Amino acid sequence: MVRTKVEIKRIEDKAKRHTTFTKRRQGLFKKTKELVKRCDAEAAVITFSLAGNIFAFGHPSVDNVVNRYIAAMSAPELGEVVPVHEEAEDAVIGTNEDDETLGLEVPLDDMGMTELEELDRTMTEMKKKVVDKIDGIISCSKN
Amino acid sequence: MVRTKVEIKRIEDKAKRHTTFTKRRQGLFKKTKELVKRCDAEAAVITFSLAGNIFAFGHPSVDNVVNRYIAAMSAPELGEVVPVHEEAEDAVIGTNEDDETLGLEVPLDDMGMTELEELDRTMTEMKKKVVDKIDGIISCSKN
DNA sequence: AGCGCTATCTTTAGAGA
DNA sequence: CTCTCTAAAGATAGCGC
Repeated sequence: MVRTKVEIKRIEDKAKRHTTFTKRRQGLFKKTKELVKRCDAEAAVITFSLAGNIFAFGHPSVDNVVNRYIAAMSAPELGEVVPVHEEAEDAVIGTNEDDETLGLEVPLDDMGMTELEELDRTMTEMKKKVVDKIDGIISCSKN
Repeated sequence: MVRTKVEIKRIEDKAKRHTTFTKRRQGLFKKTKELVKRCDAEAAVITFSLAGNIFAFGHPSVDNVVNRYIAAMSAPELGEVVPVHEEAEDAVIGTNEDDETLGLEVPLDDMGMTELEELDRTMTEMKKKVVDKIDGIISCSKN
């Protein structure tokens, strides 16, 4: 957006699109860092380029935020349907933090890495189905 | 950052901090939308305010991006250690897309919502442990 | 709490190296 | 591909309402 007011629409030229993607991704990460620093919040940004490359940034870590998000999404038993809006309506999660990581003991140490990976894929698939079920309840803007 | 160049550090005043959080979160979501539109990419932003409120935005959906992220992170069997950097070095995931959602059939339909939720919590906990193991391999900037 | 304003800082498209 | 430069568009802190 400079010399001419750029339209916010898909860039057709592949090279240009990638250049813009790189620039804007860096800007997005910077903004996220500033938000985290100035507001003492937790945040994560995950991006996939069309080429399939993954870029992520998060504080305290991407995984931490993602896990917290998943926990919040998949915890309707807390008695609170969590609305997630792009425009950010107030979504109180109640006592979610306490519940996030119970001292659940699963026989994880008895498994090797191969089994872990297989289990992980199974979990990912199931998680997807669970999330799909919940998807109908919460409203989540796509654009 | 206006009249005087603002320092990017924690805002001590609670009300001010929340105001800034709201404004910058909106800006972050806008930037994400523009990135998605202009570069035809997939992206998700997840933020937690100090109060514990969750705000998320994603295209095609937050869950879609999160699941793809988890799949990429927990799929070292693809033979590629995926570096995730805040400064976004090229991280090729190989043929990841194909592997993302296999036609895995788990007995999910036989379960009720209560069981689903319990299973979900168990999965979340295990996922955390798996991710922690992988955490030592990949480098993921925290700030 | 939220919205409008706006001076001033930041981001970035486009071009060049 | 990566880097720099630059001017125009965009974001936003501090206000007032």
